[in-house]
Amino acid sequence: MQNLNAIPLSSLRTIEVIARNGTLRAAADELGVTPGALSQRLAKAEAALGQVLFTRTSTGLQPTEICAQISPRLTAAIGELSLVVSDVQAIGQNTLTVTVAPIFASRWLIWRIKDFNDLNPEISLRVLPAVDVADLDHSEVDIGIRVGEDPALGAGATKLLDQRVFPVCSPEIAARIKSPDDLFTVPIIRENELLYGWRPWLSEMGLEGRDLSFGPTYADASLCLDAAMTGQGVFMAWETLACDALERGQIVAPFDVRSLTGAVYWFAVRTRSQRNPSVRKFKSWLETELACSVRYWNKQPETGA
Amino acid sequence: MQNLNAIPLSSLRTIEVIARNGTLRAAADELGVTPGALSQRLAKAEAALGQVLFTRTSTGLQPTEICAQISPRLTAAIGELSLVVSDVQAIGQNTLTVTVAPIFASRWLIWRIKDFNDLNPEISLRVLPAVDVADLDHSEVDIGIRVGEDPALGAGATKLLDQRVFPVCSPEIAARIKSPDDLFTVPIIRENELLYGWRPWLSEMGLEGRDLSFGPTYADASLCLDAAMTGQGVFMAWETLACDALERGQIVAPFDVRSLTGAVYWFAVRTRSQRNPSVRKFKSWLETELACSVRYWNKQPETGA
DNA sequence: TTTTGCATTTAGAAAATCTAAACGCGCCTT
DNA sequence: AAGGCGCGTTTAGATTTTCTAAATGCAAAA
Repeated sequence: MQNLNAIPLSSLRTIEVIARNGTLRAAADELGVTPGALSQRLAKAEAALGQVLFTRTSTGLQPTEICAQISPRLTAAIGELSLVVSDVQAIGQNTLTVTVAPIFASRWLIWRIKDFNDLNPEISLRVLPAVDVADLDHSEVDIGIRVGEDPALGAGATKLLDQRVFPVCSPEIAARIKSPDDLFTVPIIRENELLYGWRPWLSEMGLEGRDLSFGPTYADASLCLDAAMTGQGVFMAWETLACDALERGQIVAPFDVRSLTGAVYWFAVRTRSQRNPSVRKFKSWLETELACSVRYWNKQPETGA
Repeated sequence: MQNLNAIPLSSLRTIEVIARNGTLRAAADELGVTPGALSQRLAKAEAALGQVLFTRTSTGLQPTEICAQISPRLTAAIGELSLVVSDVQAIGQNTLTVTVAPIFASRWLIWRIKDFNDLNPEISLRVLPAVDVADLDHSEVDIGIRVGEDPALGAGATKLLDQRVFPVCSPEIAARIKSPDDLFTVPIIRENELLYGWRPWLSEMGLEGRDLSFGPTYADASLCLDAAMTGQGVFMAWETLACDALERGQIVAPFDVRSLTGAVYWFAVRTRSQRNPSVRKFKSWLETELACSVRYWNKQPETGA
């Protein structure tokens, strides 16, 4: 833990933001400084870590292999810090507390909170990443978003979206996959040794019954997605959780088939908060954003072809 | 994510270190600065967050309720950043890569790495938090540490330690527990809705067969431990994972009975690394440290009584 | 009552960081 | 092939932040 004394945390954030944005200018925008300042920070960070983190191209900064490996971890950790800060800042405000699965918080919601805040400056959103299935009515939480086949968190839940999945991997792995058959020759990343989502997808492709290759197993889908980005194999990803990485080009989808798993995104509201107008605003914002995440990627193949 | 522009990450680390150490002097030691500097940093951090984070006592700094809630999350996130940094720094060194469960990394190993580094400066340890059960021999990992009833990661695994569990909770909750019977009147924190470890413990206490109260459910033991610290209920914790929080007084053990779960800590070495002398050094260090973590707390009740 | 251990305050020194502008380099357009 | 555009980098100096060291105040322990 003391090794952080030598590397300022701000350097780590610099790396994370640059890796995610791809150019110094965009990163400088997000951080509210000039590109020159970032260039200096980056040089210092690389010196401190003793590693070259980006190869400079004429169109921006390309993460090196090392950087690509660590940047998802940086994003996750710094994102959690960001949530902690917004939690504290939300105290005493007109707060809407929403609990979501940790992965949904870190891979989707956190990137869109700012947009909600800009549209609704009077509401401060508090995100509680937890698998807390306790009764909403006996909690301090206004809203719960959960994915499952049955309505979650009590009968009052309404449906937000159908869950869909599709395989993702790094561009390098994708180059080895010409036809669906090639899927059986590459490592398949597992979540807790399971193969969630593969059955409906393979069946939709007419490939059921065949055994998939082995591959690394990770404890949660977030680590699996990171593994997919760093070229460890193919992962069957949730549409909503992969969309941002897909947009940034960190992962690609070798096939344009997305399958329904039967699971649904549920939106549950605590009885006491049913009439809170902020809840309605949040829900309609959420529906728009979710639809937008999904719709965008439905269009991609058409534009690409 | 942009809310971090207003609060420097160094402030968050300052808060985390102070909360964990309890006094400015100790925290200043860990950070390598003077107490005066920390006092200023803390004042600035509190101003930026708009919250008082510590009540000043004559013996040190007592975290406020808000601070106690966020500090475990800060510790986890900053600890992960620390691991990422040491991963990068280990590149090109005489590296020993060890994979452990994420919770074991963040709750136990990370706090002891520095000690290992001091004793073995020529070895740089790389910790990979993952539930990767893939064959060690086909990986870049030298060592795997896993907990389970059967030898993990192939037949070459050797036993490190028996796993033991015991209930922990915040001092406030503990005050409500006078006798074992009171356990059935307080919320019981669940990991994934399960009650891991309760059966052997209740049976050892002669309390089997009765139903425990409900309580919040979290996705992993780390969140459960946080929940226990913040007074959300009682959690059946692994000895090794609770020992540091116990030592710091963040949680207490209302009963001095620890039960064997039947699970064992396994130490597995990749074939290619069997003869690596660093592996032996790491193993013997690990055994000493593990024994020390456990022995210390066996003594506590005697000293306390 | 004295001592000890703690956090805080202050002033000035030291260090880190930023901005603005000039610059060099590829790529794309013309 | 020339010009323009967008990119990151460099520089110098100003600015801001952060630190140290020492003095101070406070409360509990001896």
